[in-house]
Amino acid sequence: MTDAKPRQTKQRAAIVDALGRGGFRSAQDWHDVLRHDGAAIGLATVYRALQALAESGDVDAVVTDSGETLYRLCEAGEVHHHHLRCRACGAAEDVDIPTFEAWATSVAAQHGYSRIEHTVELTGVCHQCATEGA
Amino acid sequence: MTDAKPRQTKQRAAIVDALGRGGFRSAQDWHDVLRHDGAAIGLATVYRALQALAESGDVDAVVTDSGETLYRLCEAGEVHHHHLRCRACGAAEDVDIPTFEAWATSVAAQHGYSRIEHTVELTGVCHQCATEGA
DNA sequence: ATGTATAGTGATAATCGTTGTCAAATAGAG
DNA sequence: CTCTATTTGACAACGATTATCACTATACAT
Repeated sequence: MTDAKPRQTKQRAAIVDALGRGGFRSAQDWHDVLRHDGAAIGLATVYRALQALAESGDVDAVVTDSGETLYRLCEAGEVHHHHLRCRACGAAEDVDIPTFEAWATSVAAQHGYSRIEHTVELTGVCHQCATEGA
Repeated sequence: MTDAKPRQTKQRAAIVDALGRGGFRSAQDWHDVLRHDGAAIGLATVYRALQALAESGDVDAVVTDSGETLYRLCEAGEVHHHHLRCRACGAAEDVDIPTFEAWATSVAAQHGYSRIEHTVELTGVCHQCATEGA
């Protein structure tokens, strides 16, 4: 189990840098952002980096109803939490659910399940988008 | 808003019938099930029917991490609830989270969000699968 | 600093789930 | 039964993601 640590490359740095501006975006959107910033970077590289970062816990990844995966930088060392995302503008707030983790584990145990994982996604329309239209 | 009601066809009936045996499965899996049952039905039809049923609330649809959509028959008139699914065998239990709905609404309100929707998915490994392997 | 093994990159092809297309089949009204 | 709008189904098209593979650049030893 000698999982090699990733090398430090210009591309990785550029990606993390772009991620720094926040927000949930798809891999392809981040790629566009990087290109606009003048970075010469391949789409495949963005996918790979984002995946690696998600795996190492440095970014949050959520799957939308349409099957797209959205990524967002996750502050290092943060405790597990969930997101409240605006369906209109994509803004996202962090929220945490005090008793949820414990509840999930206990309910799962009652059903004989182990190795529990959970996904909690809240979406809505933020105040600004709500007052603007639709 | 004259949403035409769907016609009653053999295919729809066969699909609902197959759904009747329970379990979360992808559209393609349901299609396989139907073919094994001897039904001559097209894949596109299964997709369409499943989508329509999901929209009308007759089936639950969840999107997996890999972007696949899984469908399961949802008892009519049931109150909103969530699922605990086995990652190994696909079995699913219904669970409900007493205070979650209220909590979600209040947290969202605190952030100024409206028209809240939420997704809660619990996955684990059921007792049987846990003792058998992996 | 220089060489070298190796991991990273990126253009492109391949994959996979899903949706669109359109001629043929069929449910349901009259 | 007849007619017409829906539905069907084989297949093409699509979009997001992943695999391929020759090429490049990093990290480390010399």
